[in-house]
Amino acid sequence: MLSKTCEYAIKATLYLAQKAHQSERANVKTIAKAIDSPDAFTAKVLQQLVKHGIVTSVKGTNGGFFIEPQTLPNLTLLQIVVAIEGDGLVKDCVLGLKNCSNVNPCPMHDKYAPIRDNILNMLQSLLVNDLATQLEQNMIFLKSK
Amino acid sequence: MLSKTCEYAIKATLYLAQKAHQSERANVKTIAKAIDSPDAFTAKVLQQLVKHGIVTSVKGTNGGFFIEPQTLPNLTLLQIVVAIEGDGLVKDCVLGLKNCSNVNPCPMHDKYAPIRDNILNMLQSLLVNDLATQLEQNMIFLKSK
DNA sequence: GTTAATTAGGATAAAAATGTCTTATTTTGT
DNA sequence: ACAAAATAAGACATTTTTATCCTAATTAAC
Repeated sequence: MLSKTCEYAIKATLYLAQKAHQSERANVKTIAKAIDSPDAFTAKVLQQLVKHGIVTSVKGTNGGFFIEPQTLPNLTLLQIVVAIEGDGLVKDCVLGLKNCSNVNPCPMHDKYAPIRDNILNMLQSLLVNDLATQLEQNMIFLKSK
Repeated sequence: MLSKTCEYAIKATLYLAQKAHQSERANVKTIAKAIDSPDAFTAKVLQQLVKHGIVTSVKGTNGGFFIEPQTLPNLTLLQIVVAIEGDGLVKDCVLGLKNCSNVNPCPMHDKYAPIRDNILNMLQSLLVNDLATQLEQNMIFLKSK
């Protein structure tokens, strides 16, 4: 469903959103530990998030990553997913047909199209900021115990 | 969403289901052309379908693949998907948490769990036999024009 | 029987995804 | 200034997925 890269991107962003509520930043090692991901690979994922303007980085001692206060309020999971793997998940035919549509449907189109819409809706409606709050309240979790 | 292997497996099975309506079989080359997939790789996918009892093969001149009349009526897309890639798509946490559940949810669980159920439902409800009929009526298609 | 057509299976190859390591650059703290 | 801590970037390595090729085995047609 989602690539590992995308899983890490979402988790890292949510972790940083939590930190943002306390106006804190975090470095790669801390993030990787918090989301149970490999350090070096997580660093690469964070680089991608920086390039897409989802997180910001600071070099040097006490450096790290953080989310700008102005980006946080409207940041959705959809923006993260699209930044990492494009919009294929919410647009492409589930059987890979180039021209699949209502008038030219693949065998799964009729039943899958609404599900794809649900996925888009879910990703649009999941606000990073809200999820960060739920994380703080231990209502949701970023890794297995 | 689905692997290429799984896409080919579904399309090949549907093509053979269509053939089954005429009590015909088809060889790799014919199938690959019909579903717009690479010959050699399609052969491997068909081998997997044979091993899982979804299709049957006949060697030698005029050999090929076909679906047994007794398997066709109740064959669903779910059986094909599970045979090829296991039940991860309809069971696993979308963020890869080992113990994600209602009491221990990942950040996407609440909104994703129903979608995952919808996917399971869709796959269970899509009968290969029905789709074959729709293919014959040109209501649905296995490849782009 | 011999030949041709076909699947089975194994080896190999190429591409993509995942992951690691090393060096350069930047920044802070001393 | 210097050392330490951190990200950036590129090279490299591993694993998985996707794809190809070759040989063996089997079957039908002649």
